[in-house]
Amino acid sequence: MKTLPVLPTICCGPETPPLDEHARTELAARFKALADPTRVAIVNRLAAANEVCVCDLTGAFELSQPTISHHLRLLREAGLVESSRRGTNAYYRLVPDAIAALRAALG
Amino acid sequence: MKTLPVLPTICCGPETPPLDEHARTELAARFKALADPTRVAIVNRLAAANEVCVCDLTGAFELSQPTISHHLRLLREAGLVESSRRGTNAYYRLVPDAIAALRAALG
DNA sequence: CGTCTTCATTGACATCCATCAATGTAACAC
DNA sequence: GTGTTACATTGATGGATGTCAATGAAGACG
Repeated sequence: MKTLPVLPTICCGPETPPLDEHARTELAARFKALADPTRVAIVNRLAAANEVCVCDLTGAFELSQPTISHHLRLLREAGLVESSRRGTNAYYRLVPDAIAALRAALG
Repeated sequence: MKTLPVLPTICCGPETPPLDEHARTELAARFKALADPTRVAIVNRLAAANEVCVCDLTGAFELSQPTISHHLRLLREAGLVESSRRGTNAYYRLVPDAIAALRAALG
């Protein structure tokens, strides 16, 4: 996976062209996935147990089930989590590389 | 500065109370500051040179001067950057601790 | 078959956000 | 003083976002 560093940059001076369009958009999209308190908390839960059933999440937050599902979708589309179904349940887990890539981008 | 870790969590199981309300909100607010391509690029520029004049930024992006000023304000309010004026110019620089705190929250 | 249960999707609504044009402010130059 | 330059702020607008109620889809269990 590409790293897209923010801190160690191409470098310097008023003449430097701004960060590649695609790189900015990519990074911003991933940060946007974490730009909501509920999604931060969901990622937190997923980090605590390496697999969490949606039913546990809907129980843990005072939000409707569709809202939780909506946030999970955003996290999934951002590539930060992945899911699999077993029976009628859906289980979500973090994508460690995606988190690591974000951390790398911050330095 | 408090660290607000996301990955190394309070820990575990469906019984675990969700992340402290204040902690989620705080973290989400900071990630939101990076949830826009222009702001990612601005932070990138600031990381490349440890002080950048606003005039250089307005020149580097194809956006109006008020829009750049708006983004700088958001970054400033999030505590990610700080500014000082010398003469008629304003110079912005990163707040390294704030960036480090975000990185820490990701692991 | 039918009925739950679990999750996803849709539709609607209120709020927030990125953007720009216009205006304001403050410092320099003359 | 006048004028100019560099940023900030305001106001307006189109688009995105978080939320829920209602509905849909797919398994499990009789």
